Amino acid sequence: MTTIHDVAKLAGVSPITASRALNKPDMVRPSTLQRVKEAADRLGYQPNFVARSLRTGQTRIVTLVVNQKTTYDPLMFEFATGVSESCRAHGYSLLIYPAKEPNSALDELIGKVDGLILTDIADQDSRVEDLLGKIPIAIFGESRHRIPQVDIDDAWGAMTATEHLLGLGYRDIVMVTSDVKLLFLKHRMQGYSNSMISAGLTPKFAFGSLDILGGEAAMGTLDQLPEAVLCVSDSMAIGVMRYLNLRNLQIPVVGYDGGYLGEITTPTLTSVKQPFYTAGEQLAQGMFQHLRSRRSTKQVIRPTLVIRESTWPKAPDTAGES
Amino acid sequence: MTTIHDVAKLAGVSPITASRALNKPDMVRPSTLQRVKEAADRLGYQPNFVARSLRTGQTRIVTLVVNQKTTYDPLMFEFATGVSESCRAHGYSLLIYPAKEPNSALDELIGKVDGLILTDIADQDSRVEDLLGKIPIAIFGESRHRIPQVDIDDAWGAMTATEHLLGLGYRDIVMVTSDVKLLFLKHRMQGYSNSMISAGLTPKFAFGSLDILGGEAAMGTLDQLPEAVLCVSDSMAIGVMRYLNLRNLQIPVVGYDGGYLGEITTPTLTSVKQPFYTAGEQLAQGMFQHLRSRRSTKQVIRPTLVIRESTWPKAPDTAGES
DNA sequence: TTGAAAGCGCTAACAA
DNA sequence: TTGTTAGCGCTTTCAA
Repeated sequence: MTTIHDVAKLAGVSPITASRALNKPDMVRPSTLQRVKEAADRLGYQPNFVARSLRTGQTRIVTLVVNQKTTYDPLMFEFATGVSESCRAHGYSLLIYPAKEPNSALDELIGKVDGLILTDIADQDSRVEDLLGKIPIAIFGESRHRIPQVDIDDAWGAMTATEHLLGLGYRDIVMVTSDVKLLFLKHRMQGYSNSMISAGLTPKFAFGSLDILGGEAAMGTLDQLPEAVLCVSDSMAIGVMRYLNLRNLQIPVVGYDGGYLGEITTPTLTSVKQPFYTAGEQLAQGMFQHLRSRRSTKQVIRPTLVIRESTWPKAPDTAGES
Repeated sequence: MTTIHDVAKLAGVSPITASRALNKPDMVRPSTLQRVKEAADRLGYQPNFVARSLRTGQTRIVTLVVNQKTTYDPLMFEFATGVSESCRAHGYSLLIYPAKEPNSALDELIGKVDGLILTDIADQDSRVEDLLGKIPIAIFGESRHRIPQVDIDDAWGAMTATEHLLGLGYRDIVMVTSDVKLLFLKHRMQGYSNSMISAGLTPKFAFGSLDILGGEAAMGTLDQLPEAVLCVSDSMAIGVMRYLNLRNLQIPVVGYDGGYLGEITTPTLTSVKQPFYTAGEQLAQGMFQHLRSRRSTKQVIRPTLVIRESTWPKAPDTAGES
């Protein structure tokens, strides 16, 4: 293994000059710079990151903390890929840390990596307070603390979806949701409510677990079939579609997530597409900015509605039904 | 930040004794051991991994090299989770490295991490030869080299699936596959062929790209509808089902992967379940064993057939049709 | 069983 | 602009 000493010797300079040439080129005379670079090239010199880390106190590694349960989730993977790409672009490595419990202690990572990116932020998330000041953190979600954060405007996404259905002529729209205490669910429910109330209508909810079965079950709790259904996730929407299919019913359904789940259903699913890749990319960038300059940016990204086959205009002849 | 010096001072010993107490307890007198442990506890001492790495030359990090294109694939994520869990259990960290090109140079990782886990092993994979001897590697796939490797028995999986259909009474079974040069496809095709030939039947193939559209297209290339279809992936199977749905046809379909894609189709998809989590876990374990003892194990894991709604016994009244 | 000295490879701080 | 000195925190010598 070649060290910076070998490079320095070959270039005829001291190790520190070689180090400077490689890391801070403008602190060194051009001719020296070139000799060092040539020497490094010739020897195939690769700096030892561990030694550098020990000296500088920076590992150039950031850690993405993921709830182990959502680890299989392709959406989370899309987010992780965005983070990963951004890391590469900034010369950082990404360590994936699957946390067993959502609020598990992350102390063991302190001092081992330069920063943490937290996901699955709950309404009351003790991790943020616990880690504040101990290690730089950035969160995918919202926090009142001055830390880098990227959030997706869930209220806006739900509003867009609701207004899409309203625009198609439907009035009796039910939201299929879950009573799990998750911030983004709350926001989606609020967005839907706001749009309904603005249109002079009453919001109505059907509850089930946050998965396919939950969507199916939620439909079973309704006294009568609504004109259209808006779901808080694609998986619930698939449950709703199954419920409708089994009974040979046809009403418009809108999902939420916009992943490829909605592409393989029949009919394909109109859905609110979450910009997870972008979110990951932006959040990592926020983290790097924070590491450099201590500044913390707060960003909100808006989802987009992907219109596919599961929504269509209300037929005029049935307009007076409700 | 507390160092081993602080611990040593509090325990009234030298730093090196403290180090020994924490790392090689049996080299130290029990009473000393206890004092050091107490001191470490009281101070909340966390060893500095970077310093340790610099000294020992080991980073306790292994890197999973993933083809960037398959990064979104939930199956790959399942594999990664298995690797990740195994790492945690052995006190290692996992670095995810998404490689741009499948055969991209991985030299930059040499010296930075203790070992590489390679996936997406192609028929001719130059990476293995390139890295051999430079850094410990373990592969998900098959290699004639003496390196830790875990493979999934794809031939066996396809045989099981074929025999399932044969056992249900079908004889005219077509395999929907792709002509991409991938080892696992070859093996699945061989497994199917073997079973068909053993049963005195002729294997028949329909080709398309390795995705939903490809499955649909492959069906279009057939002169006549077979009695049953076996696919080399769930996504192709979904394409096949769409083809059948659009034409109101009903024949049994078997997929391959066994992920949750098959759970959301109607009917749910009988499929060969790939043990990706286990494979990841085992492969990481093989890597650690190799790092400790230089021994390399070679493992083959068998998939299991998950029988769901898309396959059913052949109706006796149509037995003579073909 | 314990400790002293040394050094892993690199780069701040200071000095020239 | 360049070099000297020193030390990041830990653990492997070697000696006691």
